[in-house]
Amino acid sequence: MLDIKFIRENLDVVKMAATKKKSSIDLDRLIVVDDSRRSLVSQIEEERAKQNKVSEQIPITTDPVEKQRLIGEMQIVKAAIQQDEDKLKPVMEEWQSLMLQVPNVPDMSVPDGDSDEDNEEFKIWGDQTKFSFTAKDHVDLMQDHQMVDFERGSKVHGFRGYYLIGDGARLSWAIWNYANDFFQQKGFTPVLPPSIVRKANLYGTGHLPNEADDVYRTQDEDYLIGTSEVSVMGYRSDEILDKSEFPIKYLGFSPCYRREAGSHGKDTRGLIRVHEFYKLEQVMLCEASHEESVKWHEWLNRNTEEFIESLGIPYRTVVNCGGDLGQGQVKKYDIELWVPGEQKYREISSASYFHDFQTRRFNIRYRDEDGKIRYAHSLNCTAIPTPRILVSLMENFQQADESIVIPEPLRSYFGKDKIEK
RNA sequence: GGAGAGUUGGCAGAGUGGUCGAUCGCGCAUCCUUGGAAAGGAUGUAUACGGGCAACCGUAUCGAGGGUUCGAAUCCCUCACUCUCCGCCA
Repeated sequence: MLDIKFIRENLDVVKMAATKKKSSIDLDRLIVVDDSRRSLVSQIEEERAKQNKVSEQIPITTDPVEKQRLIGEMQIVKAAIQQDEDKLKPVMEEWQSLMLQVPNVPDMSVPDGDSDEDNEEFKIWGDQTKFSFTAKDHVDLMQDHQMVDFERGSKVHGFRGYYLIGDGARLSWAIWNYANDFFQQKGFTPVLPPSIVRKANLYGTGHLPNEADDVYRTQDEDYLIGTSEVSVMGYRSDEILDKSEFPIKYLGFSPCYRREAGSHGKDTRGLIRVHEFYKLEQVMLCEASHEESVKWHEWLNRNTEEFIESLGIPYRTVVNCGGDLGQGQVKKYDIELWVPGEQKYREISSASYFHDFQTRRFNIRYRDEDGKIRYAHSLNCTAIPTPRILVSLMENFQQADESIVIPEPLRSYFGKDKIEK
């Protein structure tokens, strides 16, 4: 959510932002609606002022005739207020619905572009893995080692269903435990948040209203989170934080549910795209300063890069183009891991910052050094998603003898050096 | 799922139709007192929006939304949440 005052004063900037993000919002319409909102509100306020003033007179008026006259007069004012409020109601509805669609302004450094194909690579780490034998993809590898069961997965769940079994399940636990330790050493507080949440939280993060098709809804009108960012951000909603708490670092861990509406034909094989997965997520709140946001954004992304480097998986980092940014995001980096079976880098992590876009919706504030109440800034970045990480892990570390070498830092968590038949 | 009690400012807690943005206390800030501190005393201390150079003025806000009334923290309705008891349950 942007401040309407900011939108009015920087209309050109917001229009450019909408263009860059490929948003179809009609900002001129918003200004027209806001004009009528303002004039109706000030009209109602004037009438209320009159009403309040006379209402003070009524109880101290002793003359019953005069008293009755004042009451009669106020009945007319009341009717006028009622009429104006009826006019205001549809205006407010349109105003709110438009305001919820206004995108945050992307940073100057965000490149133009329509989709993830226009993201700009700015870092490559490690060499693309070469094999002296015929390499397999993760589906074959994991099935060979009885680590995954897609047939029974779709029997029970349906399309995109899967079971992780045996070493598949053990390796997942090893990754969670290692990542949990790794990121806690960076100063994060671990959080197990709710994964069923009220609608307001998805509006808070900016997943609603624009991504409604991609979230699961329950018969009680609650929603399943697609990332723990949603419920971890909601954790401190409506609070006035103490500045001394900053920067607040939470490491959320939760199941993540995504309908993947609109991508039915994509990535139908394997563990790249599933409806249900698990993710450790870095979530931060810091003071309302662009410099702080930028600093922590780089830091969050670097944390995940370091984690990937510790596993020894080749990756690249891209800066996302305008068309690939979420509504509230100012800037985003994606980390993509090398997937030999596809001869492509595939996204494993997203690091974003939002300025006060989310905190305004969540009403997360703090008192600054002057005692002024301000909205905090928020950021988040994937720590590690499973099972998607298994795709690169299995494919990059497969050996000629069909075994899979386990990266060194995972071995003590996993209990073995390699996966063999 | 059933029954009951609640939700008021940073915290605690009064207030059952007008003089209530809201008693008192704690906390916090400033000042007095002191060699300095404690104790004690005085004063001040919500947020948003609109107007004004400003002092300040207006409007709204007592869980949320609606209603009754000239006027609602207070009465009525709906919803959410918290607590207690019963039922069910991993």
